Amino acid sequence: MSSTIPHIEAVPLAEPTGRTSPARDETSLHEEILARLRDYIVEGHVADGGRLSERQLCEMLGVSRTPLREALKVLAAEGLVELLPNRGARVRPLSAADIQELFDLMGGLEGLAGRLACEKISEEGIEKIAQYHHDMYGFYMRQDMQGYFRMNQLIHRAIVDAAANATLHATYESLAGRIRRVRFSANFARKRERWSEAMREHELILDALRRRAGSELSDILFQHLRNKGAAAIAYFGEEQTNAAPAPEGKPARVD
Amino acid sequence: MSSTIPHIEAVPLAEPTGRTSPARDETSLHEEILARLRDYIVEGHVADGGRLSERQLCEMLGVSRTPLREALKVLAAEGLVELLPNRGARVRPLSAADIQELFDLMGGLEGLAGRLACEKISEEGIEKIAQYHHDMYGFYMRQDMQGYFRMNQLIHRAIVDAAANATLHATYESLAGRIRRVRFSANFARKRERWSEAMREHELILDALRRRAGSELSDILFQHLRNKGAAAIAYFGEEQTNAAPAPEGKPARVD
DNA sequence: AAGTAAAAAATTGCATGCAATCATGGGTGT
DNA sequence: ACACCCATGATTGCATGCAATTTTTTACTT
Repeated sequence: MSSTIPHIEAVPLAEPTGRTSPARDETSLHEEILARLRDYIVEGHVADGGRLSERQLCEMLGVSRTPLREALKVLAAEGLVELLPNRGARVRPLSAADIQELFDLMGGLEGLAGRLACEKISEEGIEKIAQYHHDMYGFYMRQDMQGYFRMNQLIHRAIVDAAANATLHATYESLAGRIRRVRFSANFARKRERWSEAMREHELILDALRRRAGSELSDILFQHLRNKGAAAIAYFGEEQTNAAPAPEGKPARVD
Repeated sequence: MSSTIPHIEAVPLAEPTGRTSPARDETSLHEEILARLRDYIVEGHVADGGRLSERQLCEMLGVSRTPLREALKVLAAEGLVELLPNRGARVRPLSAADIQELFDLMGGLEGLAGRLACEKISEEGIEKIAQYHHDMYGFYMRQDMQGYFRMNQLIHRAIVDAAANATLHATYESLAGRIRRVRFSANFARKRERWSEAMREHELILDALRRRAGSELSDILFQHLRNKGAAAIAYFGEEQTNAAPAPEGKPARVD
């Protein structure tokens, strides 16, 4: 039962003795632990509500308990981890309601990003997104979900980047990580109609962006995320009931 | 020069020996340290960029360095504190650009809150906000800024609460704390016209809420926050240049 | 006297230690 | 057999210790 942490190799972050290596240290040890732990959790290597033993994680990362615990507190504050008093850390389980909240919030943030992007983006920026959109449409026509998802993500990130607001960006990324932990196999295989609907929404997004209609784009993006969330929740419900013991496949994400 | 931490008394959080007090402990020590440190910083007791010495804070809170450092890392992740490698913690300074970003983001979140509130708020909830609004108008007529600000805050919080989204609420509060640290004396004393403009905006807010016009309310709230931010930045600029050495008065907040 | 170099003091970063708490298993009683 | 209780081991929470810095002080040179 101690095999809950398979996927990450045990390369120590710090030299066996002394402090952080003097030469090759780009980022602080704290940042490094934080990043690796966050990845470890976001990648979904631990089940929902799964225990995060300090000793195990220490061995995995090759550090002592003090910096590890600091990282856990940060992740708990971020909402990825749950800290039970005297009973250790667990991966914070996400209920359907939590997921709905997260999608709504992401919708608000993307809506804001779209609004700001309309004010700030350059014509070249718009053309780049138009190019992504065009490529995405190609994947859609060829029914290539992998490619579609990749371009889709590029578009959404480009909009958030174009908002040119670092605080928004950081908040967005944090929430995205929390959601990403739940892999929705709700790809479009079974929901062909949602796929075409999403594609139509993206037409509206590009159109509003081209017209720099911020308020309108904000509405569209919010609704787009909400629909995405609804599809995710629908699948999530199915998955919960079907309850495949270890859904370890490589499921795509919703939209 | 060691008198940078005046305003908080040195009541230890933990008993001199052993762990947390067994009887009266409601929240964990970590939460307690976090809350007190956050307050300490948000209340503005330390200057922008001011040093946060571990030893001083330990004495102030009556805990050892380990839990204190955990709290500092969390606050750093929240953006309230800046951690310089080997050089300790400082209060993260806010540039005018940072403030603008924060207000834009708050605008996005309040806009989202308004949109969600339109879907979820009860008629009684609307009437309560209408009551606040009415009271606020009274204070406005009597030129009572204190009272006006109080009601104003109640309204904004009520909208966020009505959105009934805990994740949104937490994100909002965190950002609000970061902004609150900067006390804008930009009360309406010198900007009478902004005051009346803000009052008009609030009329629109209440009206849109009553009609449950979510998208419209979202726009209005975003613009309201943006105007608020512009006023704050305008004052912030003045203050920066005037540079009163220790603006220790009890300035009100903008809008 | 101003600037620089070296030494001393203070501070940070992490590992370890110890008490308190939680988890587990075996035994007893009904 | 089932429930309850206590002993044992594992784990968490915090304090402390020590090496690697940084900062301050002191001494010295030009």
